[in-house]
Amino acid sequence: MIIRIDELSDIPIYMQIRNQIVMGISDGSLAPGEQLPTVRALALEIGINTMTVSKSYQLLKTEGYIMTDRKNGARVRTTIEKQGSISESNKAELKRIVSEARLSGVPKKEIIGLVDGYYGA
Amino acid sequence: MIIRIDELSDIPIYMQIRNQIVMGISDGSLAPGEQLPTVRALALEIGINTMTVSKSYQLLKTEGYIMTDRKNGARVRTTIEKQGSISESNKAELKRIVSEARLSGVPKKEIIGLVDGYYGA
DNA sequence: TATCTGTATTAGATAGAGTAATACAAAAGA
DNA sequence: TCTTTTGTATTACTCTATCTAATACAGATA
Repeated sequence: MIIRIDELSDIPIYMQIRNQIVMGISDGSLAPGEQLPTVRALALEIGINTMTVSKSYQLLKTEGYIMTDRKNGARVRTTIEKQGSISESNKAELKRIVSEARLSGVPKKEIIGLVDGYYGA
Repeated sequence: MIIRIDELSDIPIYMQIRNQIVMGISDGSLAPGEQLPTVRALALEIGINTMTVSKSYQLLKTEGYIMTDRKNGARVRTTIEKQGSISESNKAELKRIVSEARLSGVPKKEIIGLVDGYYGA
């Protein structure tokens, strides 16, 4: 899986990495149990510091998306805990996005179409 | 319209103000042409610096949501330019949110239901 | 033994956010 | 004319988050 960093984005690098891995797990680019690149390999590939990647992995570990240990490196968890609900902050973000889209004249159907595509089958 | 600031949020105050005004315009809490509180009044009410509110208004003005002048203060624009499309950053955010919701076991219908509610009639 | 893994530590640089104290131009009202 | 109110500009300062850098460590592997 290829991680791409947007230097101009105001989203922190460690967060961009985290987000892309989460989305990769969701859309199947990263299979359950699949091994992630080592912190050093990914840091070298992207051209950033090792600790920045480590921070991403720690976050993903805390959130229950991956497992890390000194033996196997980092891997996607085979079973991810399902909260069953959307976080309040994500609801607020969703509302903001929908509001902006609506004011921009984007039809409701178009937004729902995007959600449908991102969610998948 | 009441602006509420979450001190614990990692979203900057000026951005929280901006977001709530945008959402207020979208859901009708703020009518076209309606006058917004003055920067000093809002700053006093929230308990923050005047320039922070001014920064929010400048951003909203740049984005075409409101108009400001020394005569009338700040007002919601009567006609907001419609881009007709969703920004790339909002698409990325939407994908992240949908991915997280999906991995949390949230049904697609539930997300669409939220979008439907936020968008309104 | 040498090499790989994630991680901890300490330090420093940089940028963004927010505050504070003033000040200004323009318009409105007394 | 004088005062008030409007948004805004300026300058300086503090605080925090992010990222980098250079090491080092424990544990596992070949």
